[in-house]
Amino acid sequence: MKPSTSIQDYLKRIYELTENGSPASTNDLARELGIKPASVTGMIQKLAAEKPALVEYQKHQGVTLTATGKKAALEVIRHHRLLETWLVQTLGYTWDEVHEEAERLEHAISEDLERRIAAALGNPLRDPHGELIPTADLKMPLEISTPLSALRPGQKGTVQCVKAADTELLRHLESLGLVPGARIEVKEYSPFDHNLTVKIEKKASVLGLNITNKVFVEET
Amino acid sequence: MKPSTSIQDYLKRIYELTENGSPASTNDLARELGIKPASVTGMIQKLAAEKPALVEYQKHQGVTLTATGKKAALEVIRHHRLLETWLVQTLGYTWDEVHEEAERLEHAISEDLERRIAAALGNPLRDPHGELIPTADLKMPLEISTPLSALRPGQKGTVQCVKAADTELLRHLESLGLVPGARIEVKEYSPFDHNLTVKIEKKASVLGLNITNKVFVEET
DNA sequence: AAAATAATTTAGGCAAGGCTAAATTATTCA
DNA sequence: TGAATAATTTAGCCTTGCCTAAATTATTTT
Repeated sequence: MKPSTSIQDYLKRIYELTENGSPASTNDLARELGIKPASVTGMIQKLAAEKPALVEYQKHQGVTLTATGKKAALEVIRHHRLLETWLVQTLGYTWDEVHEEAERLEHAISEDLERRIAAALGNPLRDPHGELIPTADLKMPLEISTPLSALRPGQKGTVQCVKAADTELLRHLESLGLVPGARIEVKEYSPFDHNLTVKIEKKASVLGLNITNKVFVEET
Repeated sequence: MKPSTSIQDYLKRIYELTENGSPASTNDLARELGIKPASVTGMIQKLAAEKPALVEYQKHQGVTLTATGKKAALEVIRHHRLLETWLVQTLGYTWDEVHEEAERLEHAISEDLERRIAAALGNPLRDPHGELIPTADLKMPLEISTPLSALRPGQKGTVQCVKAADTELLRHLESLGLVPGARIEVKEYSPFDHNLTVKIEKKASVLGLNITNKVFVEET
């Protein structure tokens, strides 16, 4: 049966927090979900007890998704990213406005509507932030880009993806020209604070780690 | 604060059931909502106790909406009808397919999305079934059409609205050509069973009350 | 008008999904 | 290593919104 809205949110956050390969901690999950850690413990115990289990969980060891849980998470993420794309392309939303709206709609759309949206958009590969959209058969495509923070002077590339949900930050990035498709070149690197001086299209900016680790680039 | 999804559903159904001027009964409401009468009693007691109250309620006397409750109901109905229109016009849904989808989405869209959809559609007056869409300031426009069942031989008109949600029935009506915009003329009336023989565009059909009281016509 | 039936309400319960406070387990630091 | 701190879990409670069973009130029938 289809997981509740609440469970869908848990699974989506766990997916995101475990993308780096390590289990998600109770605390991190609570912070992401905006609820208390004690509540998280209760829920993940429930999710681990379902049959089939949606998560793998050992006390004090954090939580990861099972194959079943991962499928459910990718379903939600697919909904979210298709919706963001749709709202931007058909209703003139900007990339900093769509997040909340998609956050609610992702739980309400049917598989039929999902298919229709995907078809109307021509089965897009990425959403307005450049994030990859899971395919209809719920596989996450391989990300080929690397964090901007990994580039060094002389390296050039094209921005593929901006992993941020915060409205303020997105507006700032846009004002810098740091949007998917932008051509960039790293000019200087400061080993002291890891700041990069980057030429974006025409003008140069100094960017801190808080930005360069959220912007993903395909080197050229 | 914004009413819960559940409460929004109650208010919408109460609005519909009280359109005829009389209060909604516990039983009817339970049937419309697909829950047990006892549950309805509990909820309407709660809604009547809110401040400000959303419904007017006296034991055993049925329930009606207060001004506050009516506004909330019209908000939901506006969402529903705008969504139906949008899904039909932009994603190729047919009028018999949109109901369920809109039923879930109506609770999830923001006021901002509502405005954008309305604007994109050019602030439509009616939805795909011809039902009037409450205005942005939450007034229900005056319905100028009358039930087809009230017409008698010789009278002609244009179908304005089809008040039905059932997929089967909608498909049947479409196959008869009984859709908003259709020109009709009443040829015969049977006082015995209230059947009408109606010429729809070119061909004539005999229609029972179960149909003629759901189709609304503007006489010409 | 009494009896039968139908509608409604009350009472008590349950599952979901939060919360706080207290207990426990890990981790870090001196 | 032992103490302090941080993370996690347990226990118990709350609200929402539904349920069933039993009691009550209305309505209809005879």
